[in-house]
Amino acid sequence: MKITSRFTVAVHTLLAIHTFGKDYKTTSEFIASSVNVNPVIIRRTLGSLKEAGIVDVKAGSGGASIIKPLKDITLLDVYKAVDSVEDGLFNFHDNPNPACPVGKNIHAVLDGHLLDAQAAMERKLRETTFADLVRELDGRIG
Amino acid sequence: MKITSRFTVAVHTLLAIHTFGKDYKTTSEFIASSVNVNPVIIRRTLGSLKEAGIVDVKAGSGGASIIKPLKDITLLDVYKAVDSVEDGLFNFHDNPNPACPVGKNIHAVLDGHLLDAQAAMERKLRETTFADLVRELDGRIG
DNA sequence: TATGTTGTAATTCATATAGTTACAACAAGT
DNA sequence: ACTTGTTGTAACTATATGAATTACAACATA
Repeated sequence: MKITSRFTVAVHTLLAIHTFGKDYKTTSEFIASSVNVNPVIIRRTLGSLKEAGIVDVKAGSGGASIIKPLKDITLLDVYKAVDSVEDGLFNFHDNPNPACPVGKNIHAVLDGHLLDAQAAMERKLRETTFADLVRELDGRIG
Repeated sequence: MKITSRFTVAVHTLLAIHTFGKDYKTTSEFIASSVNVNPVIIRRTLGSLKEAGIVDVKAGSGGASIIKPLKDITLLDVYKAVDSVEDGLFNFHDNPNPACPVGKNIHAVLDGHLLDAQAAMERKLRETTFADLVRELDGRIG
C-alpha cells in the first residue's frame, strides 16, 4: 500500500496556480486539464488546502490563489493537508493474540521503530519548500 | 494509503518463530494463532520470507526456522520481502498533461524529492535488526 | 437576473488486500 | 505402502479505499 496520488495532485495544483495565476483564472476546470483528473478531484483538493490555510478559493466567481509565502509551504504541509496521516503510515495487524507473549508485546516492541521510520520520511518532506519547487520548475520552463 | 499489514505480520511471524522454535513446531497454524490471522496468510508470508533467504520452511513435515543471523536481518529486509516496493512509496497521478508546462515538468521536479523521502524512511528501517527486536522482546517477556 | 463557478452529496467503477475454501504435493512415522 | 499432518497455491469472496462521474444548491459578479 502506498501514499495516495492526492499528494502529487495537490503539489501539481499549487504549482499550476502559481505558474498561471497571473494570466488566467485558475478554476478547478483549468487546473484539472493540467493535472488530467476530474475537476471535482481538484475542488476537493483545494478544499483541503484551504482548510490548511494554504490557498484561498473564490466560491461563485471562481479561481484559487496561494495565500501563504512559498518559502513557508513545505511538502510535508501539503502531505498532511490532503492525506489522512493521523493513523500512521504503517498498517498494523488488528488483533495480535494477547494470550501469547509475542502477541502481547509486539506493539510495544515495534511501534516505536515504525514511528521513527515515518518521522524520518516526514523530516525529509519538510526540507523542501514550494520556493524550491518553483525555482526548479521555472528553471525547466525557462 | 499506507503500507500493508503484511509487514507487521511478517515481523510478528519471525519473532514467534524465534521465541517458540525451540519448544514447538512453528507451523502456519501455530503462528496464525499468535498473529490472529488466517493460516494461509502466514503461509504466504513465509513464502515471501523464504524467497528472500530469511527462513526455511519444511513442506510436508511442517515448521519454519530462521536461517539468517538475526543481526543481519533488518526491518528493511523484511519490508522489501513482503511488500511490493519496486514502484515506490508514493502514488503519482497517471497522466499529467504534457501540453502544459507544469504537467510536462512535474515529474522531473517532484520525483527526486519523493525518492529522497522514501530513502530516508528505508534508511531508518535498516537501522533496526532482529537482534535488537529480540533483545527488546525478551526484556519484556522476562 | 444571467452566467459561470464552487462545495458537496450520492453513486458507480476500479483496484488491492485480507479472508476463506479446497486440494494436490509432500515428508515422516508406523 | 499407508496414514497423518502440513505446505504451497489456486480460486473465489468480502471489504475497504480511492478515483471518476453526475447532479445540484449556494454563491459571486457583471
